[in-house]
Amino acid sequence: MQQDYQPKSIEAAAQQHWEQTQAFRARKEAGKPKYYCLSMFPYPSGKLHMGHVRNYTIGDVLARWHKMRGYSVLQPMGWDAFGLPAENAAIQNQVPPAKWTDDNIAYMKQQLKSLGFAIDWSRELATCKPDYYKWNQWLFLRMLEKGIAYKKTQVVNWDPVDQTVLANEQVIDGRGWRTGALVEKREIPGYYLGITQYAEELLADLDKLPGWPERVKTMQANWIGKSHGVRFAFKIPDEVGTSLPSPSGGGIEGEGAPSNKNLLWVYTTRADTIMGVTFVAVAAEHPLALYAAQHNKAVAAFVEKCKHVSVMEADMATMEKEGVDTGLKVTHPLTGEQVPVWVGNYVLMGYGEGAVMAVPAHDERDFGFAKKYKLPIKQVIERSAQIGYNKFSDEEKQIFDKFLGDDLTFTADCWQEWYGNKERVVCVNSGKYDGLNYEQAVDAIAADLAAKNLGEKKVQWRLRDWGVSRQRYWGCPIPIIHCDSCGSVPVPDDQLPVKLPEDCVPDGSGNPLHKREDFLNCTCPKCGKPAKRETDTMDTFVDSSWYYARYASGFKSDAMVDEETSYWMPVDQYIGGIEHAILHLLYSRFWTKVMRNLGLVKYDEPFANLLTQGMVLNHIFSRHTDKGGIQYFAPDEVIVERDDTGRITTARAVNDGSTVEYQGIGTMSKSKLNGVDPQALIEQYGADTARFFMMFASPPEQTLEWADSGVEGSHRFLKRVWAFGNALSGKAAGAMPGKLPATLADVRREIHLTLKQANYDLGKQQFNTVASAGMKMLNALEKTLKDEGEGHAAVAHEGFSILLRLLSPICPHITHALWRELGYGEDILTAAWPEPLADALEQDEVELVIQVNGKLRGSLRAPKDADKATLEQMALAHEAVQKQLAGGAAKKVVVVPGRLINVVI
RNA sequence: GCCGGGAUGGCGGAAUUGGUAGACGCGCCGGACUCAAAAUCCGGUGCUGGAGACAGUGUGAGGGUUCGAGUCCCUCUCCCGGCACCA
Repeated sequence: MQQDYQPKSIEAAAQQHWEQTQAFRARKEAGKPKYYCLSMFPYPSGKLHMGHVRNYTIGDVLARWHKMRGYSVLQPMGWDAFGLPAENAAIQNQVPPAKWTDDNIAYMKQQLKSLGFAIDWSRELATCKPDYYKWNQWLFLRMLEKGIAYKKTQVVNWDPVDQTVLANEQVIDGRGWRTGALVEKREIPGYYLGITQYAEELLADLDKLPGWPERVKTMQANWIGKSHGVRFAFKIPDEVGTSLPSPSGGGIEGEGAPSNKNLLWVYTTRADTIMGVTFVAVAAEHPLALYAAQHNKAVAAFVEKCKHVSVMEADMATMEKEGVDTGLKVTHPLTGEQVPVWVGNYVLMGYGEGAVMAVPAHDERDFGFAKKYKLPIKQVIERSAQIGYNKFSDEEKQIFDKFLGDDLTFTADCWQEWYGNKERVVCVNSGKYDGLNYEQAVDAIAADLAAKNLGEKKVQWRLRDWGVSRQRYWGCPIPIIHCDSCGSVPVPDDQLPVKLPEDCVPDGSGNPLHKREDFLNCTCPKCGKPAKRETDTMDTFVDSSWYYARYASGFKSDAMVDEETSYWMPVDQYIGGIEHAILHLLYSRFWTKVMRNLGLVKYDEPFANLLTQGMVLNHIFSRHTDKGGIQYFAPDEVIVERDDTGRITTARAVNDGSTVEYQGIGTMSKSKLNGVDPQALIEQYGADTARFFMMFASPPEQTLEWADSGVEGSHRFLKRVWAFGNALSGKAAGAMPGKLPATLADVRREIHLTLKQANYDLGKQQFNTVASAGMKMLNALEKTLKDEGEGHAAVAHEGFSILLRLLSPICPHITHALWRELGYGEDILTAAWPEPLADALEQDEVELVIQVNGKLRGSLRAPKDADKATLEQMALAHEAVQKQLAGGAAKKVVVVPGRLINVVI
């Protein structure tokens, strides 16, 4: 046995053992429950980062823990291998993306292996391989047949840096999710997947996911965005209606044109205010706006302006509300009044009908607009009974009754009162609807509209269909052939996969597939004439929408998934970053439901439990440069000075001693130079230390603050574990005596008590306290080696074997080695998970806390089975209680057996 | 604005779900070993007062329930995350 702890050789030996025994091959095992543990697969960017290490360690702890508890475990790994970084790297280094990707995979795989993860590598997959993406294409064709996939030309989000279209989900604050570039709008044809057809189910089934974090479910629910309202129409004069142009483009993934040209459809959630409509506002892209633009120069100019100004989604929210009168009038469906139509820059073409009814008295935006353009304002609801209207000043009341002058102000509080309380308002000035509350008014109004065939209640969704066409090379080809005579023709199944040429070297000027004649040219499957292939590739989120099901199946070449999938799926525990709360997780849920409806799988939801791990943070140091820029310093390039309390006060650069500002902590990032390379960590301390620190520093869902001293502390602990094993290895355990000396009984009790708590914490997935339980056990165990009492070796061996097993999911290598060295068994993986023993927990005397009026005043030891009356007497006799009583009597005594006695005086 | 989650020593974080607040670790202080340093080991460490036993005080702020509140209820402040001209 090694004298000192040398992780390198220990870890290599353990990993070799696992490889030889094929320890992590997932198999159906009769009589065992299954456990499918999955971490989000990485993009092969080059090397692992700390986020990966944290993610996969969490997964590995769960997988190993379940394995030892008798589960049949599947923990696979693969590569999300299509995507833009490969193309960018290709442009920079003049290598084909395929080569770059394969090299990265090879390196990162070796890194993962060196961390000792219990992965079944026989199920490894990479999404850029034809045997995988063939099934993307195959399912896409099925969706095409079912009308779930379809083609349309629309205004889309365009990322000018990546030169591709982005789906709505992939635009964050008006910027591309990957590049951070400001997104532009472009009108481009592309393929869409009808995720909106599944909106209702995607929302409802969130309730079937009790194992998901609440916030992820809320984010998805918000994104799907269900709202209840009324869709209704204003009549457009016949001469206008018949000459309306078809909508060009429309909004992003919008719902297209109104069905009847003589009707102007709008959607509202506040139908109770319909009698207060004083104008209608339409989006600049709305057919009515385009029609008006043909006849009115001012409208034309405004429409043109909107096209160019509203490029950035981020600015939309803060933009000044502007508009222009079209001069057109439409007829109110209930009052028959003529209502002016305005074009408003605040109306979104992509949501609802691209047109809204405007009720300035009860909507803040409409109010601002009406005030600006001096449009009439008509009050039609009142906060119920006396508390509403009368609360406002005379000046404020005027607002609802007449035209507004510029001098009038309207306070924000006022809006709160009126707009925020739709449940507590009643209709006024609304004819037959007067006195009805919100619900009654909506029902009555919807019924009246329906009777005239001019409207009905409608559920509206925020979710849009998923645009999957990407104008990029390194992705899964969309299996379509364009024929001059037949149009867009699906590639027949027997011609799948449409293979992506792997030897292209992109030069940065568009999609290199356009120059690949051998890829482009083909024959039309319908008529046999020469035709061209589609060069767009699929969004890479398609690739990751079903990989978990492929892992779980037998990798058949003639089927997307097979029978085995039903055995392993759904994933019992999915682990990944919160950044995928909407994108990947929503797409995967949708894809699963499509596969289910096609009869491919039987489950409704792919991920039964979800753990979103926190990010890894580190200190940030920077200083302003002379030129006004910011220069960052890596944490190991600065020397930190602290005050008496340990707070960082100043920092100096190592190289020249100049002052550097401490910016606090933030996520590890390349630009801020505060990343820590896992490889360096593994080389210096070993994988077990890295794993232990990751688990110990913070609970999995929380952010983890990097601390070199913490890593050293973890390493110190493992060295102590090794040293203890060393000291114990020569000692025979001997039999456990029936009756241990008190000090040893206490140690043994502490071990089992700690184990009990640790097992509870594992169930909560709170691994930081499991790691600390290991430390506690060692602290207790170290006492046994100084104790010569009868049975001290027995207690030490029993305790150490518990400690090793408890720690093995976190530090599999050192525990593997010690388990063998001490002769506890051949393989710790096959050892039974430790459970606390009742006889170890038992004690003759218990310590009870004594409180007076809830304040701690002392403690006493009492026989474990002492009854309440005895305990009460003992407490009252206690000197601390006597002192507090000062001769008086206790009012009441509360006895909590096994815990405390509270004397009330 | 709406939704979700937080706030505990110098720091990361515990608290058996209403029962000894601060486990475990880091840092710091003291000691042992050493010519010395590192490493290692031992002891101490919420704050205030006291040499000390001990006393007071203490989980963002204020109130409430309770024998007893970090934990439950009400009001408020601040922080983090998501969504947002969605009609």
